[in-house]
Amino acid sequence: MGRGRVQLRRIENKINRQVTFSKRRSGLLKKAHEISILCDADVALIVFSTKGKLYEYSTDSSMEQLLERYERCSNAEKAIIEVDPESQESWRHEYGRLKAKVEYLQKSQRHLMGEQLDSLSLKELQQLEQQLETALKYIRSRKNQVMFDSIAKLQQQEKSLQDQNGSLEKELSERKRTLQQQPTLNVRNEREVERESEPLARMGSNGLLPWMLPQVK
Amino acid sequence: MGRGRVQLRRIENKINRQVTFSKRRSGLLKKAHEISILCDADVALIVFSTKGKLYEYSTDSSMEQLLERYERCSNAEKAIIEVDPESQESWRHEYGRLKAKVEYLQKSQRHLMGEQLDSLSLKELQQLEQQLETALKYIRSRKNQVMFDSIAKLQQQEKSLQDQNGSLEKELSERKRTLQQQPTLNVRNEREVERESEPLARMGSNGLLPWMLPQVK
DNA sequence: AACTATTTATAAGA
DNA sequence: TTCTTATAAATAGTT
Repeated sequence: MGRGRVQLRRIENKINRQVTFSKRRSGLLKKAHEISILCDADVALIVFSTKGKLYEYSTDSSMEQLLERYERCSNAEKAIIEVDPESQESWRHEYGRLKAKVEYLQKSQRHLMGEQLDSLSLKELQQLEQQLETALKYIRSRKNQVMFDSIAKLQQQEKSLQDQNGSLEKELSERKRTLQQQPTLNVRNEREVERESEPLARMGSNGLLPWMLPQVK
Repeated sequence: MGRGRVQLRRIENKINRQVTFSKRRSGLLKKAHEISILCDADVALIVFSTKGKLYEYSTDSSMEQLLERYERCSNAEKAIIEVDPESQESWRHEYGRLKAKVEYLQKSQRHLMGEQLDSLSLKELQQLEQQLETALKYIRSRKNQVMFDSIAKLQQQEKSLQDQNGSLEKELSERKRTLQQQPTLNVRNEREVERESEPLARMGSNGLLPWMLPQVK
């Protein structure tokens, strides 16, 4: 990535090596951060320059936690040795780290809620604003979807009820016609029919039962 | 680096996140190796995927040595963890409490950043939106204040520099007149004056420094 | 897993 | 060191 192709071998010129180190170091840290955010991964990166200067990156600034996790994952021997562990010392250590994490999270949460902004630079404020705008976009989008889903579901219910209503009405008029054709037949039959259709009368003219309607206070 | 610009935020789509992780992980490991060779640096890189799978790189595959070196370099903090000896039970309890707190904070932070909204109800989404709008209001207000302060300060500086410039010009023309009267006198004085007024010339005519302006590509 | 259109990173130059 | 620029690399979205 640059004007010339690059051979994978130690850069002999000292100045050049130093400059390249500086550039690539920041690139590497940036990429470590990016994969950590984008892919929700935990990353620990440690770099020592030739002269021994230390540069580091770690997700959520919890380097110690990550290194310990690494130890646990990488060699089974250590895990076995740690069968005895959880000495009080170890717990205190863990505790201190967790506490630091809580503080970090609380601080960044405050910022996200627009509090304690005094310590932020203009650039940081700008980034924060950008982040919240993006978050709002997602939240509104999700909100809309929830509402649309809700509406669609209700409409479906309405349609199903209307259908049901239609078939009931049809059945009802069917029976009425039958009654008109045999007017002197047993009267009790008529009463029975009326009784049977009673529940229908209680239903609103729109085909909805009372509990289906919005409760208005 | 790709067909679309990418926002620095967690990739919501699981498949996508997985694929991106795989691609970026190999890129990151490659770059760690490159800087290690090219610049003769010692690098340790540890990556845990969301699911907890471990990937690592280290110069000369001497991860343990590097981590030890890191511990030696970075622990000035460790001495501070000397507190009162409560019972181990008590520590365990405290620890659990803190851990729960961390989880809660992480979850609510995700929501504030517009992530993992699936679990929220319509009402909760509404509240969240409201909260972020309020936060944005505060942030923008603070941002404006910072910018105004900065501008005011710069205008003051500009004025002071202009005054200085004015008196220098006055002195200059004074000397020129003197030179005309004695034409063979030393020329260096004029150059010195020019050098002193250079900083003013670098500032934009609007009183703003380059980094204050929007970055346009 | 391969393919590109694009975006990024960065080597060299100023 | 920093900025700019030409070019190599990385990679997001697609197939």
